[in-house]
Amino acid sequence: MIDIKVIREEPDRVKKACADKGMTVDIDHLLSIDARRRELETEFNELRHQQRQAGEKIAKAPKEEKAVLSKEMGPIRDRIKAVEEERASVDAELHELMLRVPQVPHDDAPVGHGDESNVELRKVGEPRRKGDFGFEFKDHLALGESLGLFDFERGVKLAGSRNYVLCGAGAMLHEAVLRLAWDIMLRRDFVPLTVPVLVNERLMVGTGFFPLHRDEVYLAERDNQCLVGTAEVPVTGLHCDEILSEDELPKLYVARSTCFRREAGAAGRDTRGLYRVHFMDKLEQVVLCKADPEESAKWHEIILLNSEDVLQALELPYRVVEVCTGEMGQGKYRMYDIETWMPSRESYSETHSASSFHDFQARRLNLRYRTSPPVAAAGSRTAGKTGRKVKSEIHFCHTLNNTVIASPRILIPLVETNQNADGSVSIPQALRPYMQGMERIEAPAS
RNA sequence: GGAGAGGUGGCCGAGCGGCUUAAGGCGCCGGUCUUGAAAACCGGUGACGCGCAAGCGUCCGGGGGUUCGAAUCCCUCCCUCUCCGCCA
Repeated sequence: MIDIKVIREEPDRVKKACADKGMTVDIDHLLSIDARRRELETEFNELRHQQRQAGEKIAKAPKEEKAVLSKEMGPIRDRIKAVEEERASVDAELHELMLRVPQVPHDDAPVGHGDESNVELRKVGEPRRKGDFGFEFKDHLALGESLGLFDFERGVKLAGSRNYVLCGAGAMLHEAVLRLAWDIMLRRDFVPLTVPVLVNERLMVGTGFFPLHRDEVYLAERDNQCLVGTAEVPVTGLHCDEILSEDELPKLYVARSTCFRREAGAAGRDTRGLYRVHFMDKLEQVVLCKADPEESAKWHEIILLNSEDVLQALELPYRVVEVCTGEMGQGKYRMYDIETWMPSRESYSETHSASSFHDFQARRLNLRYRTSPPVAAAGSRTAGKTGRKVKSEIHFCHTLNNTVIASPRILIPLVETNQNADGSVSIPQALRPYMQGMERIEAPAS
């Protein structure tokens, strides 16, 4: 949600944002609904005022007059009812439209509608192509087969396509990357959380996934709840409907969750392997900070670097791209992806996504903070007397998030990059403590 | 799952159809007094909407109803607590 005042005052800017993000919202219609809503609001206020004054009069009037006066209020009552009804429907329509209006992106965000418009910011590490290995390259499916790391057939038997079972060293590796990432984030003073993964629909609207991406989410309709596709949902929503105090910001959180994705729009795409699956485990970092563009930009950089540190610890080559307006999604102000080199795909492929929303999510979640009034100069006893009254203000927070690690997708580059001529897979140093000291994964003796 | 009790401002808590523009207390802020502080006393202290403003209105868990008028009565949903049952 954006501030409706921005739409009233700068409709063209909002229309441009719609065009740049490839979205269609009838801004002019929205504005006419908004105007009607304000008319009704004013009429309602006046009518209620009359009614309350009349009520006071009736209460004080002698008994015999009460009936007469009461009767006179009939038409007012009826009119209020009519206005209330129209207001309710106008409110609902306006709200529906507002939920579809995009955040206006940062001026420097690249404008465009496809991956090719994304801008590469930096590359770290040396990518290895299939031919660079000096022996016959195996993709993660082949390695998984020979080393017994993954069981796709049984995954499908249990739960249909895009499901899998991680086995033995495969399951250990999955757990190891998550635990390594967890420890890295704890060292950066992010507060660890465990959160519900089956949440109220309200949170999906609040974080911006609904109504536009409802298809991509598993619904538990009997209970009006949904399975989250990321811990971003419960963590960003943690303080919804609260007014935090400025001095407790920023809130830095990290949470692991299983993430459920229907992949409705991706039928037939990436159907083999661990790349696009219906469930995964992901460690997500979330920042709630004050509504200062410089402050949130700073945190955006920090959460990006946190994730790069994890990839560097894993010794995986990656690049960072700034995502263009057409790819960034409705609520985002600015977005960076980290793409990790995947030898079998012969490309950098998305493994992380760092987003800044400004107050888009906070408005929907009713997530606010109160500014702390400036402290009076030390020793000035009369400061309160002479100084004018400084009022604290209430603002919507800025929210940001980034993947710390998502597995099993990250296992693709991990096993492919570290394979050896003998078919074994070496385990990067940083993971060994989480792998019972194991240095390499070898085919089970059978 | 069964039975009962509740959900009121930052917190506690009164109110159970119209002097409530929500009592009272705690907390917080400002002031008086004081070298400073504490105590005491005085004053202030919510959110949201409309309006240039004065101001007006909305909000007593959510929604609906009764009424000239609802925190207060009725219906319904949600949540919390207590006891019982079940259970990792």
